[in-house]
Amino acid sequence: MREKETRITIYDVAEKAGVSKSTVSRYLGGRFHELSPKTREKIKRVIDELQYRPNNLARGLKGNRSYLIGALVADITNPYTTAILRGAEDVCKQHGYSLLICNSDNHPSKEREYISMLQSHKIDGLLIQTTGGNQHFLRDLSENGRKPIVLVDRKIPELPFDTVGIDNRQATIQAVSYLLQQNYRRIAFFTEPVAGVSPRRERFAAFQEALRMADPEHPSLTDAFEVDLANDSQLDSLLETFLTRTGRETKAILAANSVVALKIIIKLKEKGIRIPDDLGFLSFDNPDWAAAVFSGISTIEQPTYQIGKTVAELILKRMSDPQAAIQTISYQTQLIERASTPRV
Amino acid sequence: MREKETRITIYDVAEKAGVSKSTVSRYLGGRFHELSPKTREKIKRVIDELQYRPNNLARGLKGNRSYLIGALVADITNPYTTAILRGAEDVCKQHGYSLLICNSDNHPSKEREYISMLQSHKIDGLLIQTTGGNQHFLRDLSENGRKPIVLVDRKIPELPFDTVGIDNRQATIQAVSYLLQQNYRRIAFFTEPVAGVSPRRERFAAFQEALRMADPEHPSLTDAFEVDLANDSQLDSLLETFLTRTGRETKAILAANSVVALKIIIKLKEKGIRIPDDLGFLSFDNPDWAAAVFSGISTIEQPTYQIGKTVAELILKRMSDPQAAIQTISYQTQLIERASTPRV
DNA sequence: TTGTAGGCGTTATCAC
DNA sequence: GTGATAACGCCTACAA
Repeated sequence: MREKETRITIYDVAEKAGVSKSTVSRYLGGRFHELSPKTREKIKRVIDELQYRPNNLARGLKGNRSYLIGALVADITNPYTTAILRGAEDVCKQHGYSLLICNSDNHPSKEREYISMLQSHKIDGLLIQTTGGNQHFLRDLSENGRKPIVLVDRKIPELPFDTVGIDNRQATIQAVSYLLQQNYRRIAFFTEPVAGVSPRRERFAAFQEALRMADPEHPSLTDAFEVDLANDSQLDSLLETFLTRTGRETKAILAANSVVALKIIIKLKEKGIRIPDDLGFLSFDNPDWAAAVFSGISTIEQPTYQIGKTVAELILKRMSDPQAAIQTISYQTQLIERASTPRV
Repeated sequence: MREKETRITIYDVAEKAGVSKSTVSRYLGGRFHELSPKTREKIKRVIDELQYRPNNLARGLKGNRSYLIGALVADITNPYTTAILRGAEDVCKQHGYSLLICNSDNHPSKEREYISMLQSHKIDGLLIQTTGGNQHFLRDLSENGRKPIVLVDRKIPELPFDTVGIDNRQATIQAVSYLLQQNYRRIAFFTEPVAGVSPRRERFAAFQEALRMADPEHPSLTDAFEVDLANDSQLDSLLETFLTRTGRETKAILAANSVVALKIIIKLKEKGIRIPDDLGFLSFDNPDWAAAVFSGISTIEQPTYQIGKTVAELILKRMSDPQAAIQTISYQTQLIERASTPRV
């Protein structure tokens, strides 16, 4: 017994305005110079009255475009990620696009499922922080689907895609040099499992490189740890290892991202270890809690919002010019000094 | 000189499998019992070979559905929000839906623009944490568009929509009672501007109600403050007001959400005010930094992930049964005691 | 069990 | 400047 559904179509507008669908379509397409002022005015009025909204599905079917941009990220719950999405969204909105956001959860299989789903939706472009496990599918989407793909944060050199992120090597070297310069003798690097994730790999390698630059046999060359964040006791024992191993030497921890940093900090609190009295601390990313923990945690800030904007801009640009040269944009990071890394 | 685009359609599958489009369509629709095992097998093979993905736009155009669910939130950058989205996404994915996420930024005008955009995309349902300023448009979307709308977090009693959130009155009363019981004489309540936002309004009112329950003339009845987070000096002076006004009485702050809480905490750090030595502290939400600040901040936890799941489930349910009775689901909160609220 | 013939709401290509 | 008409890819009667 449900009422009839009222869908207003271009036809309704045409009829009420006393013109043909084509004419209305011209209006919708913004081709005003092809219309007489009179009809243009009339159509405008009718659209308002009827509250008509063009159907994107129909538009997309015809033009093979959806006005949708996919955003496939590892974890929407990570503040780093949301800042990027915010930037991307603002740009997209300005250009009439919406964002289809999906979480791969760092699982290649989930990522693959979503790629497939996004393909079904005929997304016009894809922003992806990839697990690295679906190169074949991405290549296919790009080549056969002819959809612009832009990688954020994580690179895949073999793939011919625009990429936006930071210079992880440089940022890490800057971080380590800074800690060294602040006179910390031992430095531990904590990261999530490096696996195939490029920023992690690059930061890990650069950590050792920076140490070697200072001293080819630097004792902390063995102080790089990969932690599984789901495994609480592992982090505990790794931390313990570092602390006992280094005895009374001056020491600091460099966390590869803010999630790792927070886990470690909570553990330190539990253990009664104080920052910076007992231990220096520096973290990648610049989460908003950094100023609130201990007397402030020093961080390496990425221009996340800007990164998101740039990604979206690259997608849009490549949509209009598929042949444009492929580029990798690396933003500079900024070291924000707070109380966690005093000179010792 | 671009290569021809390869779009694989149902027609290609049909041809290669030696059957008609309808037959393939039946396969896609999962109506296997209408197919002979042989053709079924053949179609399956061809689909795999061709890597065929049905076009959602075409599907949607015919069936007037998009397999898209809109999520219109105030701020995707807020951890409370992302936890909810995460829950909603997981449910949606399971049922073949994707999430179109948009930020209203708490601006009714932006919200309206997005509602319109989402309508164009023919979303099959809407999850909304509303600014409260677009009742007319929402009603229209619901009535004429016949799309299920579920409100999260923020209620609008006048609108006939399912709603999911917490019992703000009860949670606030519990919070205040707890602080009173811990022997704090003065309690300040800090919230973002109440305006038309229901949880803020409810918490604000319940704060005073709880105080009155304890003492009809409780001195803190005037200690409820609305702060504009963009205005740093305002927060500063409000804080100062409270601290001087209360002199040496025992006191605590109740923050209406984690964003306000963090701002206040950073201010306190700047001022050298310690928690809990100088001041007790309790916050709504349970951000992951709560355990890392001072010796831990007590919080009122909402089951955010569960809330998100429930919202999505309600949307799906109402899609299949539009006549189902409208319900409001209020989850219970949990008070998590940490070191910031000792008995004084 | 399978095939044929529309039609969903748009845009693009012709005419007029 | 405007109006028919044919797609776009899929689904759903209705036939066979």
